Amino acid sequence: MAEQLHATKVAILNATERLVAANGFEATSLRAITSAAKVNLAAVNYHFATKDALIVAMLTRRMKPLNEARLALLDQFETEAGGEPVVVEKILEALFRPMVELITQPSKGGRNFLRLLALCLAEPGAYLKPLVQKEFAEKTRRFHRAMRRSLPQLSDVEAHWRLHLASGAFLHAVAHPQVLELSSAGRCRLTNCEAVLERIIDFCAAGLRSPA
Amino acid sequence: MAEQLHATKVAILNATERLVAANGFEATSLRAITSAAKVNLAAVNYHFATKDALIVAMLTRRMKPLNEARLALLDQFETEAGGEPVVVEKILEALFRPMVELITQPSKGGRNFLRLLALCLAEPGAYLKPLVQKEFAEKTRRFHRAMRRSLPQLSDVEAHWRLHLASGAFLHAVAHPQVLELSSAGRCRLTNCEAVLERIIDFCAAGLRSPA
DNA sequence: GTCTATATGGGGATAGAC
DNA sequence: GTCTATCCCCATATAGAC
Repeated sequence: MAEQLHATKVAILNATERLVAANGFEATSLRAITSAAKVNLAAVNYHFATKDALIVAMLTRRMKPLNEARLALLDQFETEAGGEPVVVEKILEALFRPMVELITQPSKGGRNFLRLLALCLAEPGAYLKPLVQKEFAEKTRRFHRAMRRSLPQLSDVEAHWRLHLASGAFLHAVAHPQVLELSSAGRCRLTNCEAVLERIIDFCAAGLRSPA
Repeated sequence: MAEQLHATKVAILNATERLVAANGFEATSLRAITSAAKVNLAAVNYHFATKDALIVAMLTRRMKPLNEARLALLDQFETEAGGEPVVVEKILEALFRPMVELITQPSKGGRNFLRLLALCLAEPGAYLKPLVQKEFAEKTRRFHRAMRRSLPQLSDVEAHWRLHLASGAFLHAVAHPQVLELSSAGRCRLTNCEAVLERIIDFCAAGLRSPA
């Protein structure tokens, strides 16, 4: 962490995050990044060695705290529940709220990171796999276990599927609001985040509870 | 359509579809495409003028028949229902089944097209907007109307949101099965498409019916 | 650590023969 | 319609002065 205090590195990471979210991985050149960050072109290779390493650094910078926040929230809800299972709405809240809160905090990348996550999933490059395995393993395990305690009628496989479907509904909704805005002719917007979060949680909780 | 019978054009489109789904838009060079299609490099510019126009042609080739199939299925279900509203499970089936059937038909691009759709949504390039507006407008309108007839308690805005959430759950599940496969340690696979379709429809139908 | 200058390669697009 | 050869640009990465 200490090394990240270097102003040049932070400026590069911020510019990368903004530009890649806006234009995609390949379409974003190091020249565009260094120009936007007002640093020298060679600084990228000095601090991050290669473009790919820069991308990975940019992603992990946000991903680690995000997953820590999710797990902390789940811990809190589990403590509050005593020994009882946590209700599914709370499990979903622990999963989704830390991501929604990114939207309202430009200092943490705002909604850029949500776009980047969707891009990582869709883009077949090699960025995703190592990151998912390293950063998401613990998260997946913990939430899956909480789900099975809360909905014991679900099989192991069924619980995995439904968690995946809920994640998809959420990510699609928050990462691609412009699609909804277009198809609803502007009537649906991602402005009131708290209301949207509640709406998504209601939808997913009903799906998770659906009889098998 | 008649012009698409040219063997060269078809070979280029097929190779483009496969390679772009595997590597992304920018990462796929015209040289890689023409080499895989076993045609000359200049043939791309002769038949499609530019790389961007080639990408658009590749996407619309699949998108038009897909949306026609969805609307035809919805028509069929509406006819079968007489004047009554179509149940939500049937509406979702009309929306999802034509896409799932792509997976089992390599001649129609197999699961490549699903990956491309997810890529179009995530990639901030200019490919998406014109396509969504032109090809998806009629589809969105028709399915939204069917939904509101089937679930009259939903407001106009709520119906748009839930349709969007259902689409997200579906697309995430079928376009990124490898994520689920990883996080479930191989226990969840996208092999039995019929079972998966039913599972997704059950999840989404419960979400759509959830009380507001 | 930061800069300038440059090496090296690959990209899309085109000209013009056949 | 198809091919070869080539133009021209922009990318990443590095060498080496400061």
